Amino acid sequence: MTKRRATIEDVASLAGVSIKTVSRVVNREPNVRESTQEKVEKAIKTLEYRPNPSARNLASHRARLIVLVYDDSSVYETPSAGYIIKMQEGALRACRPQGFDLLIQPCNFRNDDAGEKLRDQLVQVRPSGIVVAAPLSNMATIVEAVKATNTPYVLMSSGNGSDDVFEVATNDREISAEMTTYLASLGHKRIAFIKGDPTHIAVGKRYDGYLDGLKEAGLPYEEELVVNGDNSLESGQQCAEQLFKLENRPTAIFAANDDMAAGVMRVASRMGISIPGDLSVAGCDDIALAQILFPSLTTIRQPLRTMTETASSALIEGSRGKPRDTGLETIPGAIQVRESTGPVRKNA
Amino acid sequence: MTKRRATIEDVASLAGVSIKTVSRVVNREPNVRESTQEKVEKAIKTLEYRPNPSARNLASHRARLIVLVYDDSSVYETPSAGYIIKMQEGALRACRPQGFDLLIQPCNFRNDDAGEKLRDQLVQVRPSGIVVAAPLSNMATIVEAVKATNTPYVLMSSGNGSDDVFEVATNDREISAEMTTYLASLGHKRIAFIKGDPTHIAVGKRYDGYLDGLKEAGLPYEEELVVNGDNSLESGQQCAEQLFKLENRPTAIFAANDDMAAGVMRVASRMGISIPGDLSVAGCDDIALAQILFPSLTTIRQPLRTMTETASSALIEGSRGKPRDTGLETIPGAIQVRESTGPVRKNA
DNA sequence: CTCTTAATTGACAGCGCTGCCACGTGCAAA
DNA sequence: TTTGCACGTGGCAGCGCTGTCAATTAAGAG
Repeated sequence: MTKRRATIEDVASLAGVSIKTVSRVVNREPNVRESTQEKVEKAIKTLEYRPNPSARNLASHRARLIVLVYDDSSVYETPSAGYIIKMQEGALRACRPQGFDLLIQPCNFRNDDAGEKLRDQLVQVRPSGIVVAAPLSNMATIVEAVKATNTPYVLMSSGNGSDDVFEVATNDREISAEMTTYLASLGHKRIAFIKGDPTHIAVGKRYDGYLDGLKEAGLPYEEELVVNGDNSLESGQQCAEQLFKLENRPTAIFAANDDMAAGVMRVASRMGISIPGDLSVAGCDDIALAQILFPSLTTIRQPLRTMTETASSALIEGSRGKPRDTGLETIPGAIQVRESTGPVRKNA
Repeated sequence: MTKRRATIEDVASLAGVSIKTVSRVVNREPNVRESTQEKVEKAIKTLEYRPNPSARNLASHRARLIVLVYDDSSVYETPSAGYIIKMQEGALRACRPQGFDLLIQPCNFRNDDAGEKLRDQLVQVRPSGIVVAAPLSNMATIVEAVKATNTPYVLMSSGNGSDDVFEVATNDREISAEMTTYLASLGHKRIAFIKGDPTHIAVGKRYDGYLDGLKEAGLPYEEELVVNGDNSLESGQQCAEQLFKLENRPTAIFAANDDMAAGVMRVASRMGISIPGDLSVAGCDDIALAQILFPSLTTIRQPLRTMTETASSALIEGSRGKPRDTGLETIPGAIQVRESTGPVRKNA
């Protein structure tokens, strides 16, 4: 039971080679004769050898570790948990096969000392790469803190696309335009838009997409159809109430995120407005909730997993010495049509 | 910028002591003169020294690492993300201040080789403790795999409460009884119950609590009012349809989890059954969705954060040499009354 | 068959820390 | 005075691996 874990030396002596050769095999280094490699691999299998990560890290001066930093909105009990889980999954998908570990680092940017704290945490951990999720990736203090650790990092959807940083984003603007034209194609002429928190850059781009879409569909921009939310469900409700007060109500509402769309649906349900009969509602993000709401929500699926996976992979490859990418990599989202949108009702 | 990280030796020479003494201070070992300690601490601060975790782990033969194993239901896009996030938070809360890292380990028990894979992962990581979340903690293959790593572990809500394992659970049965009597106190005489997946032991206990509650409230058990779900939203819908077909419909439905309760609400909404006017609905778990549904869902809040925090703390203390707890620690849940439950309607 | 070059392997010094043990000191008990 | 002992401190091996570089061998070249 308590048999000592096999070390590289055990493997070496069983295989009749030096520990260095075992190390080579384990690390897939070149210049190992095939027959030798097989011998070593057999020994590894026999002894159930697993390299000791601490020893590896110590000797090689790099931790096989990626940190995923995301907004700790837990305090607010928002449904953003789905986001986080998806991002974690993507990151794990990149890390696991490469023998990297993933450390999760929630960070509450609302605290004044968030940057400092974060830096401290990161410095202590000494990861080989840091992935910063939106919306933290839009915040100067956070990005500064990450930068200050002097560790390679990737920003998700910061929207800057600078030359010294690698960045992974999705096509918020384009896909939002597409959603708008989709609504227009259902016959909607009065399509309202609920803006989100403008500090969240990706969310901001969705508004641009909405405008693009209107133009493309040949619909006029109407000021009264655009209202300001703050990404929360509550703000979605307020915005909905505001829109429903209009003399000439919109027949479709496109919210910059699903939470706000859910808020719209709550109010509609309370007011007896039928969806999608009287009103089409579309969101953005495709959180788990979107499928559960009744009716289920038409929304935009963000490629969150792929984004963090790409980000993490880039960092891992970078830590292997491969020159790091910079600039922007865009991973397209997709529209998920569900029950909450439908053709405009032909009424009197 | 690229200045070398300070090592224990830098600190030692700056403080004018041996590295061993620095080590003592860092590890809060006894028998260090106060003046010495201060000198060392000052040096640490000056140099911004942080012990290298790899070196520590290597030398001390233990990783400052806790692994949290949970069900990877991601594939199914269920709203259980909130669960997982909460559990992660609790675990982090215990790990962080102690200088421990948290590794997350989703595990898909539906795969045949889940146990094997899990074991492999765990062996590779060599954590100092493993927290197994429900429902994985109820599954023999999973628990076996964890046990096989020969690492201290804590089960969450396995419901066994054996003497050689520490276990953290909540009072599912008692609180479910309370929910039942609460519904009865609203005047409900026909309270239906939707059972969950029986392999999830905690969920099973809720049924017992329902029975207890009926008895306590002096209500008869009626077979037709108890239906079998499988924890999924869809099954909640099916169960609801079944219940609504009854000649004498229940006036309240208590589902063994929130997903199924949400399913009930979907069907009710579709069939024009008003909640809580015609029907009270209660769930269990208090997932984020519970607050977002319209009407918001009365449910039972599980102390998930506290549970994982307790579990992780126990493991950390154990790794410090403190004799490990065994047996069961129960952390009570609480009823969250929201909009989906109300007094029974006095109708014709 | 010898020489050159490349492929393959091994020896060994650390990486930064902790565990173990030894040492020196001061003080109470013998 | 000697002994014992607790305290405070330092010395140093060694955790299991990788990096560097030297040694050995194989493969071509002439």
